[in-house]
Amino acid sequence: MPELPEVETARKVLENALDREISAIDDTDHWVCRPHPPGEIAHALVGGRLTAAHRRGKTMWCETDTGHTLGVHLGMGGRVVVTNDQGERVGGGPERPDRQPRKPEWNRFTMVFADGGEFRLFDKRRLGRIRLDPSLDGVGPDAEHISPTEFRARISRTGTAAGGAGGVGRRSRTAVKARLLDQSVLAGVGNLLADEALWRAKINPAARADELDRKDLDRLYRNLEKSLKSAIANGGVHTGEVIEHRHPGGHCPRCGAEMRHGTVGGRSTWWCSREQA
DNA sequence: ACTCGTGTTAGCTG
DNA sequence: TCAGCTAACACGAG
Repeated sequence: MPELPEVETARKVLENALDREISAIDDTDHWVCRPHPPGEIAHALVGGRLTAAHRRGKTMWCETDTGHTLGVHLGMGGRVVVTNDQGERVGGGPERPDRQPRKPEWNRFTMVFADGGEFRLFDKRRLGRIRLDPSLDGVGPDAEHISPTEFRARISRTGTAAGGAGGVGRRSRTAVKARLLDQSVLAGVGNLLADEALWRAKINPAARADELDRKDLDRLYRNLEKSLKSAIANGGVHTGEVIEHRHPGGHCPRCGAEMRHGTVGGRSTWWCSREQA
């Protein structure tokens, strides 16, 4: 589930874990906690406190008073749960009835607080990640806060060795959707959000990034921001206007033409056969 | 039984 | 050296 809007929700949940003494940590899931051997994260953080919860794109990290930071990534389906001293969930609103149950065996990381509450990462597929002192070098500017000028530059131009991810190098011949999905170009856009923004902007996902003109790029920017705001306000990217039509036999909710399906940038992609031809 | 997937990344290729 | 693609990761859902 998680793209930028869902991760922002998770970050707010994580704020309920701040300023509480850490009394124990279960970091024994070697896959989710890689490359740290079991006990390493616990050794670094037990006795300290989390002091702030940050997010850039889909990457979250907590500051602590131990000299370390704690990186939290939800992967494809991770969920953050924080409980109070009564064991009750805090933050994140009421449980959604349609949501999958959180089986205990999907709990991949547990931080126990001295007050009896916990912070846990649930992730059935184990594609999420908990990491000590993560580097943010490969993470581009947050999609929600990037300026239109920087957006145009980074989508249509590659980076250089010195410049990092994008915006200052050669024209990028790759598909515009692949640029949107590249977290070093722009952080936070996932597969569904990319399809939604491109559909709203009426741009073919496979169009070469460097062949979009300024008008196209500005329209894409505006529609990406609208898609993001709408997803944050409505509770997730799955609430996008075109998302429910991403299936065989689906039709464009604007013009009624058939939706087409293919692979762009290595990901399953749906677009309107008429408006995004 | 078999394929796919709302994400990331190591490793390969040109 | 670097942009860009693919497989791998793990496991439930269709």
